[in-house]
Amino acid sequence: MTDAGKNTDTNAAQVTGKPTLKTISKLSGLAVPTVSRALSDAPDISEKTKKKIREIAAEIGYVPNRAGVRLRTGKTLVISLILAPDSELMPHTAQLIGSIARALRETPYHLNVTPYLPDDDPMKPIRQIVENRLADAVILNRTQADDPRVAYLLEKQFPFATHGRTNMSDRHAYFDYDNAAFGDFAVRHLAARGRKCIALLAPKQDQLYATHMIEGALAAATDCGVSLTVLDDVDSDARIDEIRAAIALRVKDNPDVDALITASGVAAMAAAAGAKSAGREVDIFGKEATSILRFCNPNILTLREDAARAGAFLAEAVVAALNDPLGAPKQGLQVPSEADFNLA
Amino acid sequence: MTDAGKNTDTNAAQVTGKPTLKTISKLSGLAVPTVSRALSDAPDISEKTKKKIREIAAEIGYVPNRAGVRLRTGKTLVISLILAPDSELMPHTAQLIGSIARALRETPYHLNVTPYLPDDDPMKPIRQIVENRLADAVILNRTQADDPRVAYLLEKQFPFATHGRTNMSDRHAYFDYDNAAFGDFAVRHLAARGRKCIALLAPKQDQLYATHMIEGALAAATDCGVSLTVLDDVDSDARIDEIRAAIALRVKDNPDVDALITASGVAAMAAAAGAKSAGREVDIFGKEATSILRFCNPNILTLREDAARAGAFLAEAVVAALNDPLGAPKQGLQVPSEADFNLA
DNA sequence: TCTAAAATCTAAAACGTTATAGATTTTTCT
DNA sequence: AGAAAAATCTATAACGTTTTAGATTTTAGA
Repeated sequence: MTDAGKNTDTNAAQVTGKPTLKTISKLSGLAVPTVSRALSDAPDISEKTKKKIREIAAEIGYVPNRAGVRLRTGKTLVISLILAPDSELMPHTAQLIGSIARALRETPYHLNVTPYLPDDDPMKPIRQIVENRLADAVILNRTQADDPRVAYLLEKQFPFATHGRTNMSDRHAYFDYDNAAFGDFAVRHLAARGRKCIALLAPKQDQLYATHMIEGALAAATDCGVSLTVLDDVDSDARIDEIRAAIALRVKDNPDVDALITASGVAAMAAAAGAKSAGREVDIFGKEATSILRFCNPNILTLREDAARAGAFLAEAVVAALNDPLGAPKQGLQVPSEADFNLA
Repeated sequence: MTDAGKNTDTNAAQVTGKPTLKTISKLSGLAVPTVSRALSDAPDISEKTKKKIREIAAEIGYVPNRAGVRLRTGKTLVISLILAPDSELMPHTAQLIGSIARALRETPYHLNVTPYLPDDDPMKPIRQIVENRLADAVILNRTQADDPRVAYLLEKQFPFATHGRTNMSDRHAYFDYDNAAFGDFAVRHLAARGRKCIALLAPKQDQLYATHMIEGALAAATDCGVSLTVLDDVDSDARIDEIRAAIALRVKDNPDVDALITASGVAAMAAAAGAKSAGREVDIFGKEATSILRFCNPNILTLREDAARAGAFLAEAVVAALNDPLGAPKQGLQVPSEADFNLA
């Protein structure tokens, strides 16, 4: 084997600084492109060479320079999570962040969090990312049925995944909680506890998750022979005190109501306080990300929504979309299980 | 002015794709480096030229390609927030994330969140970032008095800022809550309510924030003529149920205790539940990031800790450190005010 | 054994930016 | 007016990577 040492004069000379392809090139006596192609497992490099180069790379701890890759390929190796404005739902969001970043550890991608102000145009960060190529893909956090961001991303053919379904769900990757199953579960459980007149708290805005929840709850109510009222004029994004006041009013208006179902832990807290301030004794059934709320108000029945699972799934889905842009988008649903249930 | 049109043949031809320095060069008839230097306000470019180039840049919406900058300068334009393992303190963390990212909007930097698993070596993400230059600076979230990460960053001379002081605080940028003032405030308020025997819940580990809290509380207790016991054997990072059980025990052991001070909202919840389960009626004074905890347990006295302010400060501090590596590190303290106080 | 094909490698160029040194023009001074 | 100094601009190179086309070597075919 006399193919070594014909590159530069001072062969395998100074190996200072961060190792690059050039470093490996000198060390191996092979040209830089050869090294590059070997490391990316190209078909026109012999197995012997590949092995040798991989060994050297491992030994000197070579890691590709992201700027170089990015400049050449246009890929940023960044996935951006677009955050809805701060809210009391943040524990949920925090779980999401952690689990996405964790899942991306196994991939070449990094997580980049892009929040936007409540008074900002929700489209702004998205447009910035797409136009200036700040990321290779995005993950949207709280999508609406008819989300303009989703429409934009679909039009631009920019890879993305959403947390929550939309009207365009068949065309994009998503992970969603099975709110129909949640509604079903909650109603059946409350009925089994002897409740007869259940109210369901739905947001004023036309949200898909609410539609699903109502769907499941209604079917179960019919099946169990209990009554179900949908209270659909409470702004669930309002401050917690306002939600409480609104609920106190609704409960007063509906004297027969003996149980309340809410979609979020915050709403559940507000509902409990609202019912109490109305002097009524009703069961509350809510959904929560952490167990704090239930800890501080043990009278609330809860199903735990595992945001960590959502994050892991979304990370995988978005990476899959990047690896195979033409493949079918990954779609997942978290079905509530008995194990997630916290008995009052 | 005949200095235009002497560059390439088809002057100002196709302006397709993302605009680059080359685009502006063609449009202006000036060389690429001239354009670059003009935009960075170099002294050897005439005002007239600068104006012209700036106008063209604005018109075609030029934004520098990050990969190019990064490759050339070695700057990543990324600031990384290292996240402590998920915990029930996450609402606080979430506020931090949002406010940092928001503050960085005004700068060329972007926020990048790097969490690490509970079973991970806390040094790992830091080392990765420093060695592979994944960011230009980092922000550490929950520093300990003798934090090895801080020591490492100081040694490597890598720019950073911390949320919480350390033993090396004089040498780095930080933002901290004034826990001495918090201890003082809490004791005085409880004393004014007629409490005589106050217990302070401190973590088992040697944490600076606890030291400060105890300091402030002790001085105030002496001043007010009330007694203060430090319960320093509760693991404040434990699960909330364990904290509750531990507190129930401590309260039983100290029958005179009529008030409890805790550092976090979670601990306050646990303390309230623990005291209740011990059949005791004590005032609880805690600190919290959101208002949820106090909402669901109105019997807890709280001071609001504004993580948003911390985030904004840390972002500024770290950018200042990047702009002037030799300048004095920015250091800030949030002093609790009456406005942050939630009356029970 | 000679040629064609296959296998394996390399040279050159490019992505967009900025630092360095040098070139050109304009101004200033005597 | 001529030379020196200052002001303003440009050419070249480099950061680290990958793609393209072409060069070289090896193998296969007859």
